[in-house]
Amino acid sequence: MHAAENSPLTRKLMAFVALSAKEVDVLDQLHQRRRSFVAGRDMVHQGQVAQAAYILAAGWVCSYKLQPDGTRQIIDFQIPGDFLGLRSVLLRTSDHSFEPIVDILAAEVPKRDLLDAFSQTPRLATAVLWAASRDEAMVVEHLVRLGRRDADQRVAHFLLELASRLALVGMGTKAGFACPLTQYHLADALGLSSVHVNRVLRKLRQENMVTFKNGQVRFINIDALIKLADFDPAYLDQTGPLLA
Amino acid sequence: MHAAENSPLTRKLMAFVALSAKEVDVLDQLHQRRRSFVAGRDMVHQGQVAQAAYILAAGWVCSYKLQPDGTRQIIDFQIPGDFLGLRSVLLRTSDHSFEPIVDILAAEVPKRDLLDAFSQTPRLATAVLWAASRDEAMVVEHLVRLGRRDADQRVAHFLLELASRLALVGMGTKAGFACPLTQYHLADALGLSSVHVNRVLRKLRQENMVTFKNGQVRFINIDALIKLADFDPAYLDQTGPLLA
DNA sequence: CGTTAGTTTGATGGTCCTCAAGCACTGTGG
DNA sequence: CCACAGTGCTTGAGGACCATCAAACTAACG
Repeated sequence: MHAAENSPLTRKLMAFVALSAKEVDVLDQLHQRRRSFVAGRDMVHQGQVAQAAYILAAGWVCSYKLQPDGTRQIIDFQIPGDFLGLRSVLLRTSDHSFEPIVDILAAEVPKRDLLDAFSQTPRLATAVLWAASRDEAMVVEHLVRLGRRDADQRVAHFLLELASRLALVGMGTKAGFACPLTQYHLADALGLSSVHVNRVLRKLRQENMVTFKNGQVRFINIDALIKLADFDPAYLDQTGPLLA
Repeated sequence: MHAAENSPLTRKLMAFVALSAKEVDVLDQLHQRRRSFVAGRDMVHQGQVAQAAYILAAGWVCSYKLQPDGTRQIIDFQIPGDFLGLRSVLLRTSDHSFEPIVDILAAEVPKRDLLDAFSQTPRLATAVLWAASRDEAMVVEHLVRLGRRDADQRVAHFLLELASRLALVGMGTKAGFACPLTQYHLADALGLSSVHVNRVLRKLRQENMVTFKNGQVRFINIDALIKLADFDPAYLDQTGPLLA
């Protein structure tokens, strides 16, 4: 019936609460204003004031902070079904930038529309706040990853997190997923040099755990990878063991 | 007139918006249920469901996550005027633990009281959300600190952030501040070994930048420290240059 | 006055960075 | 059809940074 019933955001939220037909409709309404952005050109700059959020419909985005010395730290990646700039709408100006990794498609959601939707259907508000809270838990886990894990574990843990997130929107399985990231992206996210990321990937490949090639991540021995990374998906708050 | 007019939280929020007498009163009401906790014993455990938040009145707390291998990563420190578990009340269960660093005094704020206060005075809600948003910006900056700075810069940047935060509640100046943290705390927060933290502190002392001794941080040459750390306090969203 | 928590220093080695160079693939223009 | 430039991947060599292990020292406290 609705094409948007299969929208990534709907899929994701449905994994958390069973939305009624009306709630799904309201969610569909939010997807009206389609916009596209080209890869590589920032959508939002550090310090910019935002009066709208976006729901990512297709493609990948990363949010990052630039350092005075020119290096950058990627805070998080957004995949289909994720919000962009939700916090800067609900709260205040964003202090980091958003860059599309590939050409993307996103629905622009004006602040007012979002708040209207929330007041119409409180359960939807709860679901969206759940998603925001989950995003924050991911940032915290990322912080732990940088502070307390070595390079092998960081890469392994990161790939497993991505797989879990993608599984939730039907874009990944325990066998693998399509991944448009370069090794530079991994390096900037994981606090490593791209040279070292390359070596880690080689090692994981040689040990028959996972391959990262031609935009495709394939898990060969996911249990070994989970063990190596000490990966516990509890923080993702996904009820079903999506990769099991 | 009110003792609580000088409460750290009130001071902090007043730096963001000028609260009316009525709003300050409502804020005071939230400070009713005083509770104390002893140093070292967790207030909240990972995964615990919280039906109340706390406003820290005196003392320091840290929030952390334990790893399966026994190491821990400190996510953030809370100082007087900070909320504890605000998100787990507004959203869902907390996925990290809170440990008082010294004996502390905190006001318990039941979920209902908080929401009532918000509906009575929307400006107060805005102010509290500002504080929550600022906390999140600090976590993001912490992530950048771990991902893209070396040990010297991490320590320097961390001490400068603390000084700025403390200045906002009248507990620090550009000359220094009282600091109950051990070098182990710094190590667990900054992703370093305590041995190396010690060496970094020695270096910063020998270079006449800052001393960390007997629970007291003293800035000798704060400009050199700021330069070393590339410290830009914009993310703290404090209008006045509090350390200038 | 022994115990404990925290600090300090030395020695050694592993992890990961930096510099450097080469390779593979893709798209572009002559 | 072929240079070519651009982007991303790959590998080697050398060294900086920081962890780990070990031990001594200080201060506080019962």
